Formats: sequence, C-alpha cells, structure tokens
Amino acid sequence: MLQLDTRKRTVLRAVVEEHIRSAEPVGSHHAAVREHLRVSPATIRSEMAELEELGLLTHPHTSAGRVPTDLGYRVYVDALLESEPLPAADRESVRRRMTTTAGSPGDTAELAAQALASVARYPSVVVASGGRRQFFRSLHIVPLGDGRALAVIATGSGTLHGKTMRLPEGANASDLERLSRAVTHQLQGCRVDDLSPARLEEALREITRFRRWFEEIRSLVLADLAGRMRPQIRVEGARHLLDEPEFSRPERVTGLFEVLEDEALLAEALSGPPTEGVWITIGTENRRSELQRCSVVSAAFRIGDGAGGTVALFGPTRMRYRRAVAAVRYVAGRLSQAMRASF
Amino acid sequence: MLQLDTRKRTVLRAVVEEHIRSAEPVGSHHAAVREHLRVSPATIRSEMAELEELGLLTHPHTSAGRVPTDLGYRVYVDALLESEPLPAADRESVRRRMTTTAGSPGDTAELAAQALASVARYPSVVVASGGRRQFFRSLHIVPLGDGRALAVIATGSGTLHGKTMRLPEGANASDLERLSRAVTHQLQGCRVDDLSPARLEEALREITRFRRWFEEIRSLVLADLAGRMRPQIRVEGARHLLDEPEFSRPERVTGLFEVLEDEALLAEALSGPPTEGVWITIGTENRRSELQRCSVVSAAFRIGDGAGGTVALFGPTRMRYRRAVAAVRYVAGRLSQAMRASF
DNA sequence: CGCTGGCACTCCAGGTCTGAGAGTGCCAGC
DNA sequence: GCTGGCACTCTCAGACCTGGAGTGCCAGCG
Repeated sequence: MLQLDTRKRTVLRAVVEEHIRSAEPVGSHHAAVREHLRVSPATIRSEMAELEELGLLTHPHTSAGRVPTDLGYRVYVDALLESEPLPAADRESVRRRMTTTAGSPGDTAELAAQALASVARYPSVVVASGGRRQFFRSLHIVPLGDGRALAVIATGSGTLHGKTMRLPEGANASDLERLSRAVTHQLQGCRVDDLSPARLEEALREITRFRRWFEEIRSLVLADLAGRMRPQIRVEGARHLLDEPEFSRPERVTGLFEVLEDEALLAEALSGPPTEGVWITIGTENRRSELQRCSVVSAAFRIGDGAGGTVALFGPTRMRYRRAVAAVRYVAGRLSQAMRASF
Repeated sequence: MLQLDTRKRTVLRAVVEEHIRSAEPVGSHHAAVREHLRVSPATIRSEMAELEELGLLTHPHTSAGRVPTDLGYRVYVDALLESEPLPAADRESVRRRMTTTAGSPGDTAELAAQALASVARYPSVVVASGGRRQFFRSLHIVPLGDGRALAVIATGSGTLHGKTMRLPEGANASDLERLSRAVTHQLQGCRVDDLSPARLEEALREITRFRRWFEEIRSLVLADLAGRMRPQIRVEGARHLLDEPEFSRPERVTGLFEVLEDEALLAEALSGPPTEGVWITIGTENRRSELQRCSVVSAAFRIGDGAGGTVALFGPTRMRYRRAVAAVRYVAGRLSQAMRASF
C-alpha cells in the first residue's frame, strides 16, 4: 500500500484527528498540525497538496482547509491509529450495565447495545445470531394436569424454548416420558439449522407409536424453536447521530435511520468478513447508498458452541475511531463472557 | 366546556385540518375555501380573532395566518374529530405483519409496533406489561442426565421461563418430582408480583426436606422469572419524526429521541389514565419538557388474566389525529387477539 | 346588525451586496 | 528544502431591499 514518509504521516494524522475533534476543515497553520512539526505553514501546505494529490485529503473549496477523504481515513485507520484500552470508568460502566440479571439472548444483546451506545455516544447494534448453529439437546414433555402439557426443548447453550400443548386422549405420564426420550434420542446433537421438515420427518418416523402426536411435535420444533432461534438484533442510541454536525440536516440522516430500523438492511451492512479483530468500513466502502457518509466499526464475538454475533457502532466517517474501536472490542469481549456464563 | 357556535366550530376545524395538512399557518382565505363557506375572508378573520381571544388559535406574528394552540387541538380532538375506521389496505397490512409466527410477548410487541409505525408513519411504542400480574402455574424440574436439570416455570398465560441448574449430590428423579410438586402446590395461583423474597421464604418453609435447594429455587423464581416478566417495550419507526418539518432542526427532536430510547421515560409518558378508549395527550399536557411539542395517542389493551399493555404513537402536536386514532385503536384490538391466541 | 370590499400596515422570506476573515498557491530568497 | 510575503479565492455574516401574504379596521350596504 501507499508509502508515506514520516512527515506526511504526521500531517495526515494531525489533519484527521483535528478534523475529528472540530468537524471543521483543517488549515495549514493550525496549532494541531504545527504542534509536533517545527516547520512553517507554507511547508505544511505543500505536504497537504501532495497528500491531496495522493487522494488522501480534499478541499471543500479553493480557500478552505483540508478534510480527509474516505481513503485518507482508511490509511489513518490502517496505519496511524494506535489502539488504546477503554478508559477504566467506561469499562466499569459497561460491566455494571451488562451484569443486570441476564435473561434471554435478546435481553443480553439489548443490555450490551445500551452499554456500548452509552460509552461510545454513537448508535450501536448488537446482533445475537440466535441459536441456529446451536444443537438440539433434549425435549421434555411435562404434564400440567389439566389435559395439557408443557413441551420444552433445551439447546446446547442451555436456553429453553417451549409452549403448552394439548394432550391427545388417554395419554399418561409414562407415555410422555417415553416420547420425550425417543425424540431426544433421535434429534440429540442436530444443529437447529438442520431441522428441516424432511429431516424431522425422518427422525420421527421410527417412533410409530406416537404417530398421532407428530403434528404437535413438528410444529413445536419447526415453527416455535426455529422461530425463536432467529437472530436477535438490538439497536440503541440512534439519537446520538443527531449530535453530529454532518447529520444536522434531516435529509442527511433519514436514510441512515432507515438502515438502523430495518433488520434486513442492518444484517447486510454488517455482513463483512467474519474476522477475529475489529472491522471498519468507511464511507463509500459500504455498498448501500444510505451508508456512504458513514463508517461502521464492528467486531464478531463467538461462544463455545457456535452461537455468536456481531457488535457494531455506526457513525459519520468523521468518527472517533480510536474510542469506537476500544469500545467495540471491549463490549464484544464482555459479551462472549456474559453469554458463556449463561450456560 | 367551551360552547362554540357552528360557524366557529367549522372555522376551527378548517384551521386545524388545513394546518395538519400543510404545516403552515392558515390564512383566512384558505380556511374559507377549504370549508366552502359562503362568507368572505373578512368574516372569517373576525371569527378567527374571536377564536384567538378564546385561546384556541394563535399568531406566529402580526401578519401570518392562524395556528392552533394546544387548547385548540384539544377542542378539535374532543369535539370535532369524527372517528373513521382504518382503511382496508392498512388493516390488511397490520394483519399480515402481525401474524408472522408469534413468539415471546416481546416479539409480538415488536411486530405490533412495526405494523403500527408503518401504517401511521409515526414512531410507535408498544408496552407489553410483562406478566407481573400473571399467576404462577407450576414449577417442573426435569433431569437432563449429566448432573444438571432443567427448571421450568409456567405462568397463567402459558409462557415458560426456566434455566438449567446443577443438581445437589444424590438427587434422584423422584426427589425432583416431589420437589416440583411441592413448590407448585405452594405457589400456584400467586401473582408474580407478589413473589417477594419474604413471601417465597414462607412458601418454601414447609418443604424442609429440600432445604438445601432453597437458594437455587429462590434465585430461579425471583431473579430469573421476575426479571423476564418485566415489561417489554418496543419502539419502532422513530425515523418518521425526521419527516416532520417541526423536527427538522435537530435541537427540536433530540429530547424526544431521548424519551423514545429510555424505557423509564417512556413508561412515565404513557402512564395516563388506564382507560378503555383511545387516550390523547397534547403538547404541554405532557409533563416532561421534551414532550411539550408532541402529542401522544395511546390505547390500553388487556387480555384474560390481567396481562396487557399499551399501544401508542408519538407525533408533533400537528399530528394526523384521525389516522393515528384509527391505527392505534385497530392495532390495540389485534394485539388483544394475538396475545389471547398465544395461550 | 352582520357581512363585505377596500385599504393601510406589518412582518417574513428571499434576494443582492459588501467586507472581513481564513486559507490557499506560488515564488523569490535564504 | 524551507520560509515569509503576496495576490487571489471563496465563504460567511450582516445590512439592505423588495414582493407577497396576511392582518385589523372601517365605512358602506343589504
């Protein structure tokens, strides 16, 4: 990639960081630029002109200061951004918010998203990719005593899914017990993903004795379980976008809000390479036109049995990347722990 | 309340409806044209002056048209707003969106909120007041076979809550069976609300045999169940606010977003009289300063066993009340049905 | 007596103009 | 290669003007 000499790197970093701070074009004799370099504004100007030549900076108009291009941010993020840990106070804040009585994956995701938005002051998205990759552990059918029963499926991660069902005439406790055991035996270890109607039909074929319950079990497993296992997406702190000067005009922000409120669009925007580290998409690197003025900082998290998800922050391309990266990384880490703990 | 003669009512209605449509102050000429009044603008002007005297209209400045005051909207809503049914296409749209595989109360609330926001084109809030008013139905502890067990609580509405627990040494299936039955017997019929630590302690005192499991059960019932039973709030379509001219300046809308993203503030804003009908709060009738430029159209819904919630739309005081009322009423109705059906 | 058209008045929205300020590019000199 | 100087450009904010929309008031009319 681009090779920049030390001074150009310093100038680029200064322009990016000062612009992130002030939201204004950065002039050549700005204090921030001159701080570390003992050279005159005229020298800086020629450096800036060359950085512009390279496509890293640009000009709103002839006599304005410089603003980073998307490519400029890209170089900054890849080569100039030294990572920092999240400040202790923020770590504490995240930890406190996330340890409130963990509930369903959706609740955990919601808490994480709130914590992230609150420390980063950007809209946050947490996708808990459900349990489609989890495995079926057991089915238990428990009589409730009034001709109805409770059917409960446990999955690998220990989450439960179930509903009440009406029992066929003449069913007794030991029937239920045997049916539960048979279905558990047949399906144990299957990934929820693989529980297609055909697969299920085959698995249940053996259990001819309980043929008449087939429909009940089938709907429980397919509709109910698969339905609840779909990815949970939580968005929090969208309001922070309104604090950013680039989004002060509504027409600039409305498209972005549409993405944040549409699960399908979000999923698409976050379908970057599933990496271990923090992934950043800048401005026009995003496919959708609504996101071309935005950056997305995201990180995947993964827990033992294949469930996992994504943590992300949305902001203007003029985003506080350092802080955003630290926050996303920390929350992704906590989230892995929290989800592991809820086994 | 205020008695207005027919012509004043007509003029007030014309001003309100035209202002809702155009978002501009309404001049005497427009009002006359709109209502096909066979009087001259000068006459309308004197009527308007009197309506202003009464506090129903106001003037942005000397030579502008009239705009309704909060009181003006109040009179309009109470006395001049004839209700209409939701258009068939919108009813169909709501029905289609809400019949997607019903899941947890939170999911149902989310679908309802999405449907409502989409037909009304305003931010919607659906509060499913959890099950704190539901009653405890049964506890079942089911062995999983590896020294762990599944503890499941069923409530009156048929929803399940549970988690895996580690079994004490030497527990056998019949112990579990007996413990389950004992706890069920003790707590059956209690409202989840009433399951305070003290109440629980007392209920479990009898079961001395299982003393050593007390903590496990206690944490399951109190932390887990009560935690998951807390009200579910879903907000959808906040982006629609940005389409409203009164919210084009960010400083006007940022406070409102804070309310929409804060469950406590939302709960406060929606804590109006729990009525059967549609409830409207206009502008300064709202307590919180963030909502003084907004109106809230809400309706309660209730299902068999005391669970229920609230459906609401947020908008500018210049809201399309007729449509909002129709949408809120219809969605509240569907929601009652959907929740009853998920028994 | 209520309604009406006419009229003077007010105020805003939007346009042009201007000067100050910030920043640039270029260049000659060190 | 760096620097200060200089001419140039462009924006932004304020001042000023004007057209238009709307009002309030009033005298006259049915």
